[in-house]
Amino acid sequence: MADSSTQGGETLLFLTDEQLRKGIEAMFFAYRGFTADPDRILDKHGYGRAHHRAIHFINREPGLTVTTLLSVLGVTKQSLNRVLRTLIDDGLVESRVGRKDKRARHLHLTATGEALERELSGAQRERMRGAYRTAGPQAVAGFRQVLEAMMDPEMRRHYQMLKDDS
Amino acid sequence: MADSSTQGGETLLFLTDEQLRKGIEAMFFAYRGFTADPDRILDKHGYGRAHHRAIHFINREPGLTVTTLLSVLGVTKQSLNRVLRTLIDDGLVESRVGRKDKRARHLHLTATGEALERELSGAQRERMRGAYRTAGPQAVAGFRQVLEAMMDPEMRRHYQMLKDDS
DNA sequence: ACTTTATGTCAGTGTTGTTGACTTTCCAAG
DNA sequence: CTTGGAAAGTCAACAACACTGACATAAAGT
Repeated sequence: MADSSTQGGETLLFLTDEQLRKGIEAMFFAYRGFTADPDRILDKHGYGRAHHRAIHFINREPGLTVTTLLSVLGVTKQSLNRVLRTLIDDGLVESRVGRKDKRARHLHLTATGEALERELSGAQRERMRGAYRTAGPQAVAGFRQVLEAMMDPEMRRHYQMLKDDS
Repeated sequence: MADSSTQGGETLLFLTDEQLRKGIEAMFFAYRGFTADPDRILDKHGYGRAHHRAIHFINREPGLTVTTLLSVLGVTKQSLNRVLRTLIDDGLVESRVGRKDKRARHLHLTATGEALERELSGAQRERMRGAYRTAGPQAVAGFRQVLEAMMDPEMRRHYQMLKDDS
């Protein structure tokens, strides 16, 4: 199972248990770095990671409905509602009743919300940019390929839904 | 800032804000997949992600002290202690008083603890193996490079401390 | 009219993080 | 040898954020 046989001439050394464990720990440690900078900013403002996620996806797709956001975030509506409630009360997010379907609430960032979004994504992009620059374009391509393969199919759908701009 | 200039003949298109955002979301969605399988198993046993992390690192380095584990996990000792307490009480982890320094506790997995460790890491490796296989060895190398560059220096130290076996 | 969908709320619970206060143990300076 | 501080670990209380379950309201859809 953890052998290093070959197949079709291609070595499979990269599939050993040791290599996989190394990848697992890389995910763990890197994710901590990934969230560290936004966490500091959020803390200053009295918000948590859940607020960041909501803000991020509302910014990505302004006007999305609560249900859509729910399926992207993969949490319960009760959990999301708590977060959304504070963001709306604090004037960072606006909830507009749908014109065609009046049940639906379409979410938008206010100017204040957009400001926080920029602060958060700026910090996170800075970290990502450093990592990308260090690793180089080819490594980045591999990085994205492996992560995409790691996703659950439904999450991959949400991921691929983004325009790629490449 | 989001331009696509060139430098030394190498294109920097991969550093655009769009590309960075795509990377950020890849991390978010992939991490969910990464933890999904162990989470299901942990739930069956009545444990959480924190228990998994403790078990993982105790297995990686049997006999490590609480303080060492603390610095690897990056949480407070009080938080770790609660998790460790249940694992010890349930007979998955053994805490041995140090011989030279009697303040220190050295942590080991029991047979039961090792069984759960195998169950958890087996599931997680299976996911990782699938992703690795899909993406290929070159992508895996890039994946690891970018993640390593993304870590905080102290976390990178812990990461690199592992034998690589490549 | 009846059912389903979209949203929101209330109450209760569990995991995991935090701070603060405390005990035990070790070591080193007087 | 004692005393005082540092290190290791524990206990208690609290906060964030996830969960389930029950229920309410309004708007679509059939």
